[in-house]
Amino acid sequence: MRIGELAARAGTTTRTLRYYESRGLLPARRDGNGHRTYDESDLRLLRQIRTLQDFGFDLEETRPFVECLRAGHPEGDSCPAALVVYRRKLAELDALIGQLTSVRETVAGQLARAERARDELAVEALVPGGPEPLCELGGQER
Amino acid sequence: MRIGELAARAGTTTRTLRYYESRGLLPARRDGNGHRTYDESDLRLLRQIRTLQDFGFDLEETRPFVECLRAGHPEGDSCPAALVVYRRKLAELDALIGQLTSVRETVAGQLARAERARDELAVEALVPGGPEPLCELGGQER
DNA sequence: GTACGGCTTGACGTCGACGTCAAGGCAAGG
DNA sequence: CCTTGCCTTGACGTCGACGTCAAGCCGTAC
Repeated sequence: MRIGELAARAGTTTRTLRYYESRGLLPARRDGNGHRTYDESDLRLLRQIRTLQDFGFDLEETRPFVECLRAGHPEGDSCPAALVVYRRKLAELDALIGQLTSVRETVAGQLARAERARDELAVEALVPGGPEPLCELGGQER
Repeated sequence: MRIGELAARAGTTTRTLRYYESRGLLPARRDGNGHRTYDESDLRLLRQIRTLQDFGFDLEETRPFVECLRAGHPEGDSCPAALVVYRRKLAELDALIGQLTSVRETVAGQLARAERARDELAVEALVPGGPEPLCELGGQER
């Protein structure tokens, strides 16, 4: 199979495959015309890469999985180096989720506070002789 | 105050301040020498920008907050446009946290499965006449 | 013959928020 | 006078994973 077909079957692009090859991740054989040639096992390697990429793994982090598959293992994650990557990524995810959750709470709190302040201003605006609004504080959306 | 002092007081760099100015976010007056000049209110604007940046807001997303402060509001988030950004960011955070959590669970499951498989292989390796390991499956860390 | 689709390599563009380097001005201190 | 330090503008570099364009080859279909 040539590069276009492999790309289509993996749901990616030829540019991506050439990029992987340039990084030494997915080398290709060549036919008489100099065209890249792939087989079904390359498709499996590529699918492994793509899956990990979708999970947010860096390209370099997929290398142990690919090498594991290429070494003959039916699963890319059965080698120690892949397990190490799994564990590290798990820790990164936990840290990131924790940070994002913390930020989420902070932003939610700020939003609530700002909305309260806005509502109080709106009430004051109803009081005759109250302070003038400093800018347009009417519309909510858009 | 000049650019170096402002940067130091905000815990950032002069390059960052020039960048913000180039984006029209934090314009500066000039003194007789052509040097940028800032005052305390600029420090407040800058702190608002930096806080939001630390929360993961894009630079452009901080603009409504800065304009709100510059319009005379004591809080940068009291204007509708800022509230809109807050709500949008909250939704983004929720979506992202959800995705990451889902990925986290998937990766954790894969790791557990791979570790089980490795342990089973290790057990088989103890059986005399068992299959040869396909690669080095001994060390766990490093 | 020629148009077309697929392939090749090479190389520049993208995005965001700056980092880093170069060349030069201006004031204070020794 | 010279160094030091802070400032100026301009411009190129960074990072990751490709996108996009250019020029050209090859085989097949019309």
